[in-house]
Amino acid sequence: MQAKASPVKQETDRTFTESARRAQIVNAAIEVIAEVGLAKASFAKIAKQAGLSSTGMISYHFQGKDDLIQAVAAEIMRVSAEFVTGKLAAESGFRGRLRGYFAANLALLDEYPRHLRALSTLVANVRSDDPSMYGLVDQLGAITHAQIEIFRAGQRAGEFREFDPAVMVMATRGALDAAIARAGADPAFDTAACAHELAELFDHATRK
Amino acid sequence: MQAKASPVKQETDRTFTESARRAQIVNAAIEVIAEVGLAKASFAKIAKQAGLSSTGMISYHFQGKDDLIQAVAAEIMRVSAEFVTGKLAAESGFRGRLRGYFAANLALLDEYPRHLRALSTLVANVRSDDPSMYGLVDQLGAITHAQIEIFRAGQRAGEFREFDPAVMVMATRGALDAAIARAGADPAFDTAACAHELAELFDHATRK
Amino acid sequence: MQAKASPVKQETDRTFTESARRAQIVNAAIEVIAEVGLAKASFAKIAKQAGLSSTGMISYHFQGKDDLIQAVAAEIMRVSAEFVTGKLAAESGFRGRLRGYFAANLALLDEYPRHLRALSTLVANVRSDDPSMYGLVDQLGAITHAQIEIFRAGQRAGEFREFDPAVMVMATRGALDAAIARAGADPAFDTAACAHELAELFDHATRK
Amino acid sequence: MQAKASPVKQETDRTFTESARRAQIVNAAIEVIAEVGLAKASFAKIAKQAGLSSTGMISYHFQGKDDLIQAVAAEIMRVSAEFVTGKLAAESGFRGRLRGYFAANLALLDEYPRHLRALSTLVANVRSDDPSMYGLVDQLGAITHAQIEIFRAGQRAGEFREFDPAVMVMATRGALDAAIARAGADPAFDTAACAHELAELFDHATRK
DNA sequence: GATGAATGAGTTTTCATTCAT
DNA sequence: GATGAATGAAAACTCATTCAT
Repeated sequence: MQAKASPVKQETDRTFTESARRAQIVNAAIEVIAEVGLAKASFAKIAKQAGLSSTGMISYHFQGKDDLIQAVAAEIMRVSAEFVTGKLAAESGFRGRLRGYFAANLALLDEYPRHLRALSTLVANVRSDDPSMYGLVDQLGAITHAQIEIFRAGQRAGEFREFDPAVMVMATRGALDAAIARAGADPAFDTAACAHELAELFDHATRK
Repeated sequence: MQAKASPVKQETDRTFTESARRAQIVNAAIEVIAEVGLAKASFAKIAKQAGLSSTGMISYHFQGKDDLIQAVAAEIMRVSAEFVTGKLAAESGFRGRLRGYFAANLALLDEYPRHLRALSTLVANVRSDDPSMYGLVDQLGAITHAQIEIFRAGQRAGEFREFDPAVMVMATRGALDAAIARAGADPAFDTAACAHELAELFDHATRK
Repeated sequence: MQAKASPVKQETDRTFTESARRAQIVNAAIEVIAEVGLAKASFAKIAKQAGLSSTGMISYHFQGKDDLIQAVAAEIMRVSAEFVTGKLAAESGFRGRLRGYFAANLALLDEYPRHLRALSTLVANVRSDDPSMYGLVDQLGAITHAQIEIFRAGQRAGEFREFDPAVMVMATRGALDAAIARAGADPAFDTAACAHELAELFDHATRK
Repeated sequence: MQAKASPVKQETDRTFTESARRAQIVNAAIEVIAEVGLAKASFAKIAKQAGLSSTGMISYHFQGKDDLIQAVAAEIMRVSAEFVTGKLAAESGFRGRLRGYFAANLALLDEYPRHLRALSTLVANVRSDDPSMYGLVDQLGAITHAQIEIFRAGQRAGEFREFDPAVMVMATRGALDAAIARAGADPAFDTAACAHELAELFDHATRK
């Protein structure tokens, strides 16, 4: 339970006062995880990617591997939220927002393909008994919950047919994750076309 | 069929002469990967799960970790194909087959939750430069291709509206993967209800 | 909390079914601790002393450094108890036993100088919040308690004057520890003479 | 006396121009060594105890870890000598001085328990080939020698019986070290009572 | 076939120390 | 003087793999 060796002293500050080095390491970790997967993402590879001469630097800035992974997850969520929120602001109406959701997320995939690949890799390795991922799990859970509420509101507003909103959210999330995987494997993947197709798909799936 | 199972690692023999030991190790590996993820699935944990006293036995039966993972993937695909094929045989009509597809896969999830969780974990860790996963990738690619052709045929037959079949397959696959993840995290997850909801969802999404 | 990787499976067996390798490592550790102190007794030095090619072997046989240190303490206590018990058996009468105590312990020092030096080093580094040393602390506590009872019995029998037996035991133990330190620093230290002098000293200190 | 404290590491300056920072670090090191032992007393822990934000400050003020340990030993000896000398000044007669010796040292233990615990820890880790400890060893050797001479003088004066003064000094030192260890482990340890008991013990042990 | 000890490369982590600011 | 980031060596530990029995 000892205090951490990290130069950032206050838990609450962590996300805000990220030193340049910390950010650099986190971004290197994102690249490496996206490229080789979580199992083979060693400190050695991350240090090399970050241009650091030793892995000790990583241990200096992070309490351990879990802490780094946590920071990676937080950074990806931060970047994603910022990007998607900006894109979605303009949309109005439930069906319009649904279409915009896919447009925003596939634009995000276009902009940050390795961030999303790294996130998928992390999520696929999350296990319920892994305390370092509670933050990510909670965050994703909150997003899911908010989306369920939006579908519910759309149903009450008469824009959507009756369906289980939880399953619908699950399906939209799954479709996006599958797109992320496809984009990682196929460099020719057309995100814009995919966005349009998914929007059509779920428009048909939800409308009355 | 040969008279006795041989641990000699000849590619051609492998699929046919699986010794009981090999199968035992593969099943232990499936359990462990499902439980702790790929990154933490060490030979030590797998040997323990298999009730083996040393990891040497694993190295004896498999050329290396990649070989074991490959065998794990093959076994999961074998079990899944067998299960789903049996369930799907009875269905007729394109829309009926689509509904049956979800019923079959969620029944599979009910029966083999850890197999599917392990498979998801593997797929999420596959990287394009990983030769040991080519088999799995090819197999999944073939399934995807077949499903695309079915959607295409359904469109030609006038049962489905016009959409990009590749994206539709991707979305169905993604929805199932999301269901697998949910089932792993939430023991109360209702597979039958989910199957029905997904069938409705994609019926709406594909019909004219 | 996971089960240990050590080849010895049962906690209770540990002290009895020590593999030859375990014993070899423990004895190497005793030598190294006696020679360089606890702070500088690294796995590398211990492996070298034991003639092992890597430190991995130590990790294979012991759960960690604490476990090794614990085994070291247990082995020294075992050897010491066996030696001293044998020597003390013949003595009779409280004052005779007291004299015999010093004779036995200094003969022990003659026979196992590095064992005792290592033990002193360990005891000096024991801290109350160090769970791996509870065993040693308890064992030493039990010995102390038994010795206190003997002094008390000697007082009741009229062989000893009135004094605080706890302090007397502490003083005898301290004198022996000081002798151990002297012997480590001074190769010419005469254990037999010291035994006689200490016997005289405490005979005068305790008699009526 | 120089005008300003200089961190330049000249042997001759060191003892005279201790900067406040140096003293602060030395005292923090004493606390840490007493609390966690020498093996686990890292610069990081010492810096934290001293309220310093980095370990760099320690390296700046001391040539290395050995230098710091040396300074720790010197400081403890300085404090102890000052305290004990003051207490012993009043005593007269050999037997009285012997009693006073225990009173003084247990009063010292009462006043500076962590200093003495740290010293015991250091002494127990001293090895003959450790040049940085020569100073401490020599100092302790001088004290021992002086005490031997006092016992010898007491014997010549007819106040003490015949015994080996070297062993007697060793026994008194050992008894005190054992008391220091007890005090560290048992907060309820009664130093005054112990002082009286040890005085009685060694009075009986030495008188004619 | 089976065992478990042994190996050595590789992993995370900690350490004392240095250096630019 | 003081800071804290950086370094690189060394530490403990884990891993897949090999080998004699």
